[in-house]
Amino acid sequence: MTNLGDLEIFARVVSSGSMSAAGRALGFSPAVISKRIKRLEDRLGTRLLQRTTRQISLTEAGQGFYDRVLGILTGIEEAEAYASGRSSQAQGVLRISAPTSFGRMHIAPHLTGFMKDHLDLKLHIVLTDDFTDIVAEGFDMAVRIGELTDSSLVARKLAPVRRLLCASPDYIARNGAPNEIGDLARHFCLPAHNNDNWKLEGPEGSLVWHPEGPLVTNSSEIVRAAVIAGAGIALRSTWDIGPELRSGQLVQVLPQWEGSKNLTLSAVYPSRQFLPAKVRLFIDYLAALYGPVPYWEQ
Amino acid sequence: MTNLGDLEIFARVVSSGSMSAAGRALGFSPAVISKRIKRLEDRLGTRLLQRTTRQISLTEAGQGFYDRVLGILTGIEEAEAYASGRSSQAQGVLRISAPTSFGRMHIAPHLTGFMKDHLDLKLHIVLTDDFTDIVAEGFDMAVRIGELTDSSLVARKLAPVRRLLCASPDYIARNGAPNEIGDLARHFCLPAHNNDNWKLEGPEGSLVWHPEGPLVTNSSEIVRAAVIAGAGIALRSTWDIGPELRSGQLVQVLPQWEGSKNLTLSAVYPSRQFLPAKVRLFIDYLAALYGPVPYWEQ
DNA sequence: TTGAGCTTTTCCATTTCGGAAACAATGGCA
DNA sequence: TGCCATTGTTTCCGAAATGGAAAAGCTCAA
Repeated sequence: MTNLGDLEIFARVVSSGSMSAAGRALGFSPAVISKRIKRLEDRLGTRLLQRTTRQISLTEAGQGFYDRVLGILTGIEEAEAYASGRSSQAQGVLRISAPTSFGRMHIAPHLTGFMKDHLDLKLHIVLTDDFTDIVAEGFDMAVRIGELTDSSLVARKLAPVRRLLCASPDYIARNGAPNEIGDLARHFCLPAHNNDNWKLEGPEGSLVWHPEGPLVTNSSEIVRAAVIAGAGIALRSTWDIGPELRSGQLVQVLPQWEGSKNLTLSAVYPSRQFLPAKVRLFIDYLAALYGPVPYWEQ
Repeated sequence: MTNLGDLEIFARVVSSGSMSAAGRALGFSPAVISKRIKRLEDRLGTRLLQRTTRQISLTEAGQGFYDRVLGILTGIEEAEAYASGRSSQAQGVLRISAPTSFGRMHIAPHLTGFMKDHLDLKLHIVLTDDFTDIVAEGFDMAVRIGELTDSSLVARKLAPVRRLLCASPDYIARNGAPNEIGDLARHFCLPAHNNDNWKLEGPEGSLVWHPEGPLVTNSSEIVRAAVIAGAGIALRSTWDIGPELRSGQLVQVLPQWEGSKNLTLSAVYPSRQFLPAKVRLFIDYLAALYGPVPYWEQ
């Protein structure tokens, strides 16, 4: 019969990329790790890890097995938390992946509020703009901005995402404001990294504009700084430049045009029959925080 | 760290209702079962089973834990089957719950066709008209006829369900055929057990008729036999009386009226990230068998 | 009241498990 | 190119766990 420890060890070996490292993390000698991986492979009749003495890689069977094992382990964690009566109470470690800018501006400031209600919970937050495979990377959930797709994940909408064209008053004073969409051709535009093309919706329907400008970067933080500094016109989300619009550091241009509306801010997590309390609570917290009309829209 | 054997033992104790029985089933002495249940409870800090020396019942925590453990165990089974390369091949035991009549008429005859393609698979089929909790009862899937509801289960539609009013020619000869819906009041009607009221849809909209007749039973098999024997008018599904309609043993009455159409034949299974191959294959088999227009409708 | 059948405890034999050490293999670095 | 630190594997041994038999305590039904 399968030993659960073998699965934990296997998962740790994969996530740490080495048997020795897994052994150190779990408090076992390398010998034990090696033996139990071998035993697991023998029982399954398959090689899970392709190993040289210096590095380890997953076989195809190993990859699929690993994805499943992660689900099983968190399932067990959740079942034990439930039975231990800590079901409605968050406990353990909550691993979250979130976009860098949004995470810094609209998650980080609210974390303390969540943590003080859940003292037994540790948060691991990774900010990245890569669309990581949350199940393979071992995340409990991710906050994402994008179109809702993704097969095996459940998405819960947190807020709509509005994107506006904007520039600094300074820039407008120097270059004038565009009156119609074609005027953009005579302006400095600041494309952001993963949407080189601007999908815009206006009174006359939708349109794709290819922005051209002096600055190309993969960092939306740099675009943000550049537009505030008066470098040109950018298409920015309201959550990103809401305060600047209110304070007058930025003004909207071509207000009849907005970014295409099929973007949403959502929380995604692996589909599971029983969602761990920590995940449910955190998503509820975010949803309540942003509400139907997020504070950055008001 | 949790021992997987403890979970298997716990699940078996619950499903068999006794520690001794679980021990016999798993090949352990009663002493071992007792010790490991105790260990599990100690680790969780909760009592899972309320026990007297003669019988065992689940505590609330135990019930929730049991539901989760079942998911975990089948998850492990699936993960191992995947890694063993038997992923696309059905293997193990497939436990199915199905309605009695439908199961006898439209599942049982086709089982051999499925089994000969999957020699490593054993089938456990339980026919019952109770809406059992498939996850708690340890079923992999169920075939159901009804309105699509149910929260945590995934339903896949297999076929629409049409229900017609019918009677034997013999009965019609003796009693005449009803011409309009109100005529039913002067006829013998045969209600079936779980739909005492007939929800009908006709040209003038829908209607609920309360059938009155000399025979009341909870067995749809008896209703079926009765209507064929000429005891009255019944509302039967086409999958039930299709052959009799074709052979002339039964004729449709009030053809402008049919049973309400929001009934479907569907396969339901617990929502899981990785569906076991055996379940997927069997559902595919049934779906292909019945097709968009089931053979009993043709 | 009795007895069958259940759970639990105790003690013992057996198996399994983990670690240290020795060994083999690889890749980085001088 | 050659050295060496690091890594995975194997072997052997002590320690811990597991499973079983027997006995005890209990409950329900006849």
